[in-house]
Amino acid sequence: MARTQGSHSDITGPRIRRAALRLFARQGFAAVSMRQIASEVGVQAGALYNYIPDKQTLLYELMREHLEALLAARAAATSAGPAARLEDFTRHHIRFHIERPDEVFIAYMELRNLEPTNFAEIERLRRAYEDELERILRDGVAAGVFAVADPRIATYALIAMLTGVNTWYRPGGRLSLAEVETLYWDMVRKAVAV
Amino acid sequence: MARTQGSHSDITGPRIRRAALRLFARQGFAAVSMRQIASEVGVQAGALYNYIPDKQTLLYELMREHLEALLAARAAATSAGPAARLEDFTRHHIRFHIERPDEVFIAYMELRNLEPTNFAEIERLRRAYEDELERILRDGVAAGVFAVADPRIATYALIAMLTGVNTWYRPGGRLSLAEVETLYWDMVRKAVAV
DNA sequence: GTTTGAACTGAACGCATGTTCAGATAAAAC
DNA sequence: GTTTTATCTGAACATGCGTTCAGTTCAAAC
Repeated sequence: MARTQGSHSDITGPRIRRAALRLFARQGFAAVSMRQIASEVGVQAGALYNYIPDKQTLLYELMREHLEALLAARAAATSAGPAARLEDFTRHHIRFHIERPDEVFIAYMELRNLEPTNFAEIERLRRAYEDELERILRDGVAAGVFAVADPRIATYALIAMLTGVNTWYRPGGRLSLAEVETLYWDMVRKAVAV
Repeated sequence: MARTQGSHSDITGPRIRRAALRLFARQGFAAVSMRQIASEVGVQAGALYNYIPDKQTLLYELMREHLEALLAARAAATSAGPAARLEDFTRHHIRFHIERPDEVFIAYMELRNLEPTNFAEIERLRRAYEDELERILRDGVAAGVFAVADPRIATYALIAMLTGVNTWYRPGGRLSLAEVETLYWDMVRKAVAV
């Protein structure tokens, strides 16, 4: 065996998740077969079941890992005032999402393929992320530096706007990532300005 | 036979498209079977092929009809100045999309299930819609009433923000459609303000 | 009352699906 | 050198897929 404690290879598991991620993003969860994933990894389909209980759980784990990484990265933020926190949130959101196009695509498009229990957990994580932006907006309104009529709706609006970058941005295009960040921050800043 | 000229029932064709629309939106194109659609309509699967050439074309037609309706509705706009045109675009976009949640969902999520020729045509229609907003922004910048650093990026950003309404809005919720329109118009207006 | 033809059924086609599992393999453990 | 066990194969299972088509039905046309 490979190790004295635990089970399964430390390498094959991540290789399966990476292959599944790529294929789910390109073809959609329902259109990808276990045999396709196995072929990408270089094994027969049956071997996948040494690492995952079933296809549905594989999808769920990919989504959960993505959202937990997103929340963990935010927990490291240290900016002080509402304006600085909002700029930090904006730039970080764009950078984090641009670096993980496949994860983002799956996390938005394959929600309907989750069974209710898994769906509820993914929604909980997403709501926690939204709550952080709403907190920033409310603090800014209370401090008199933002004018936002409905912080919850503004949260939805801003996150949708920022995540939209993923639909058109391509590395090596007309704009650098830093330029994109600045363009979006400019719009965010003005949209919530007093 | 049903009629002296033409072919096929005038009723069954739309019924098939309506059933397919509902099912594609709820389960995804790949996860819906022709037998499921047929069952919804009340016929056997084979009968569908009197009305559509294949499953792929059914999807394409649904998308094309949706985008052509979107463009046709915009062609009726008559506002004068850039600010009035932008408000009109904003309110109309929200209203049109909220009224057609299934069509919008499909048109955004199932692009990868189109074969290249069909995909190109759908992209062409979407680009035409985006071009109208970009035209408004450019005219506003030229007239000195908008401050937009990059009109193309701002177009993507605003459309993503507005379309995002569909992910959270539910009829009978906390806000009326008119209130939602006004909240979003407020953010759009400020985001492009000088 | 016969002809016509659109509309539909029901079975069939070959192929793919997620998942299971007995058995083979090979490397680590002792 | 034997035992242990993580890992994988390859076949099988029942089920479902999109699509085709010969044959049936039945209302309109003449």
